[in-house]
Amino acid sequence: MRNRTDVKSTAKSEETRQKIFSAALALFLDGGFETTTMRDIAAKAGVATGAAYYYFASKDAFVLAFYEKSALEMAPLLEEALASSSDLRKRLAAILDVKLAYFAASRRLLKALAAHVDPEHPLSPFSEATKAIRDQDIACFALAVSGSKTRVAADMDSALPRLLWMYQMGVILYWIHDRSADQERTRALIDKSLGIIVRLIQLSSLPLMSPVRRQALELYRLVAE
Amino acid sequence: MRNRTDVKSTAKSEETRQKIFSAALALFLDGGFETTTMRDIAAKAGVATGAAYYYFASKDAFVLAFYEKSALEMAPLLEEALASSSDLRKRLAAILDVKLAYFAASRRLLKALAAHVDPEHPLSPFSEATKAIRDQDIACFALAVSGSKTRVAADMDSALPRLLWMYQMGVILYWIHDRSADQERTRALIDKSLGIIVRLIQLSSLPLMSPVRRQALELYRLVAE
DNA sequence: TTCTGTTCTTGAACATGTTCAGTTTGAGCC
DNA sequence: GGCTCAAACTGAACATGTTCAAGAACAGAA
Repeated sequence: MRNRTDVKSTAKSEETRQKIFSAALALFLDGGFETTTMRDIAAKAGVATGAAYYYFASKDAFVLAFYEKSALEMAPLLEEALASSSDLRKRLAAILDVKLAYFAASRRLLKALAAHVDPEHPLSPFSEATKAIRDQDIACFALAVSGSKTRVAADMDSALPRLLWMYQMGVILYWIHDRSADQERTRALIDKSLGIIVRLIQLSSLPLMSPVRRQALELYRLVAE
Repeated sequence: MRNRTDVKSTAKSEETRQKIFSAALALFLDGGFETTTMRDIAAKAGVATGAAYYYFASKDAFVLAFYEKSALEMAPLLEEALASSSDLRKRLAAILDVKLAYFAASRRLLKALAAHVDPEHPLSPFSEATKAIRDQDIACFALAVSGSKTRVAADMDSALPRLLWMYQMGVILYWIHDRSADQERTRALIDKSLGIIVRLIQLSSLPLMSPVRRQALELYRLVAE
């Protein structure tokens, strides 16, 4: 565990770390994650191979650091996006807009993150390592719901944000592999799916639907542990 | 492309191939995919490292071969399972039973297969390399539906089998990572989810539901390409 | 300034997937 | 038997993620 992310380091040290991180990102974005070598990164940063490992525990750690930086930088943008409307559909669309716009330049790198489903793998969106970001992200969806004028049944409160987060993951996954020009298919997917989802949420909150809802929630709880 | 799977080879050659394949499987099942070395495999099979590559294009190819063998061996079991009842729920449960029973001994190895979502990765269940198996598997679900007494709307015919296949993939993924004793949670998941799914299928075929169905199908077609 | 301990940095070494130029084997033919 | 050629096999070499023992740089104490 030699990752120095947590260490209060000198300005000089921080500078070196940045130099290595930037070199890594530049190479990843240019040539992809797989084809970029740790030796390449070190060379581009002007340090020895070992130096990269002094600051980043592994090659994967670069992607994790990128993910963390992204979450940090997107937080204010998301807050802003949620200020625009109280319509649930628009609020959800705004979140997705921010994410896709932010990641537009780094779709290739994101592939390295979204390639794993195994919760044991650090780079999985379901892993322990990404839990903090995930929780923060889920909180954002909770805000999207609670700040909207759409009323949601009380028993859905805890489940809905996580379900929406999973929906978002699906959209992003689709987007990453979307080969259509300008990712217009993803745009269409969002358009269609958001309508269905918002309608479902509204329907599910009718008193009439209470037994159905309970069943669905039981299933959800089983899966969500 | 040196994989010899397709070559009509001599008995001696086939024997060597088997020896290597068995060694690989034994080591994978015993120590896991990641920790097993190509050198280990070759050593256990009593050949040089290069020989393994003469018969299998890569380490991943072993898993692919295992997957193919599984599909082949399960085909008659699945056919048998589908002969037992005309109740859709029971038919689907029977398919899942066969799969989980068959894979019970090799859950660890299956992880290597189910770890990837990237359709570009050969080991992904969505890849080109696994297309044949996938199609065969989807056909099995088509049979499960068509041979049941449950009537399905005509416009769902092409989509439903693939949707059920995806459902199955979800169940298997859950099962692989299920840490509960004897995987009883997966059992509960199947129990609950099958009920919901069959009900959904029945509901969706009511004439009343036709507009909802059309919407859902539009979304499906967009995603399924 | 000199000493001391910590932080940084280096580059060689290691493990492992993969490649490949070569050697051995064996079947078919004379 | 001796020859030929393709199939089967070998093991050294390579690329790359990672480790680590050793040294350099530096901050603070004396």
